[in-house]
Amino acid sequence: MPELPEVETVASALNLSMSGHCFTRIETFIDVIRYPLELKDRPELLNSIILKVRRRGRYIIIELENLNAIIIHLGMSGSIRIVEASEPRKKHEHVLFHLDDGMTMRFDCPRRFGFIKTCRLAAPDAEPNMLQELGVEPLSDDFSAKFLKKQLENKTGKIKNAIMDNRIVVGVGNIYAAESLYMSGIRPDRAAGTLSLAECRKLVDAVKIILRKAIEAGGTTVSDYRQVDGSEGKFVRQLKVYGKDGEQCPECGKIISKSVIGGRSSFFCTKCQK
DNA sequence: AGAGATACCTGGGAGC
DNA sequence: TGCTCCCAGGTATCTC
Repeated sequence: MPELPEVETVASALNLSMSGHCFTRIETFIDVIRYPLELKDRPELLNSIILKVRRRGRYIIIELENLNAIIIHLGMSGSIRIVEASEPRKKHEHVLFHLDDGMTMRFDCPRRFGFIKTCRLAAPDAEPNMLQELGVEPLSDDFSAKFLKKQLENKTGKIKNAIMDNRIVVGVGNIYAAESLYMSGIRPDRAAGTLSLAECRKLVDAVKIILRKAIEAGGTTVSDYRQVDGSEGKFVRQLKVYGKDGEQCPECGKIISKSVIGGRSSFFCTKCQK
């Protein structure tokens, strides 16, 4: 399932293969994914050079020279492939973006949790309006212990929900939240406001370490996620607690617990995490 | 206002 | 084997 490392992997691969090219035709095979697709009769999206493909949070931004942008979210099961136009369309490839070099960028989304939107950019490299509410990038210096402590002040909600809240910090999903909290020794159900500055530092460091490792491994393939070349992400082998309920904690041997927090399964060690 | 619950969707796995 | 049921996930929207 695509979290930040997966989206990073996909966006940089798309940037490499599509920059300098342009879309010549967009074919849609469905009208609504999560939201209605707004890609029909949009000549402004065609024949304008693709300046770059970048990532913000879990959003992929395809920036065109004419300052139009296509924003793609992979949802939980979305993937993007670049293949020759002649290749037969797969069942869930809902949108085909034809490129001027005979290739197609294909948006595959079996569970239809993903979406594609378009917008105008105020300037090259500008933040799209719809993404301005997003929090800081976890791998940037903006995501610091001091920053996190400030954000968590007086919060009574659970810390796991807080670090998955993309208005605070983007790109930390259920898997990496579980792993980061385990690494930093903090229970996912702790009230966010009770974390000390030292604990915030441990958590911030853990998030950065986990995300960097996951990017190196090409993401985490639990079920659907694939890299642009179709291969699996290898971070799944490094998971310590996610999906490991009933197994022993790799540190202390205690059985890993599972509970539902914020409507999502959460995994933690009651001995190592306080 | 802040926090929690829920809808959205479908493939895959578990259980019978 | 084949059926049904439940679960996974991020985001928007609703309710309390």
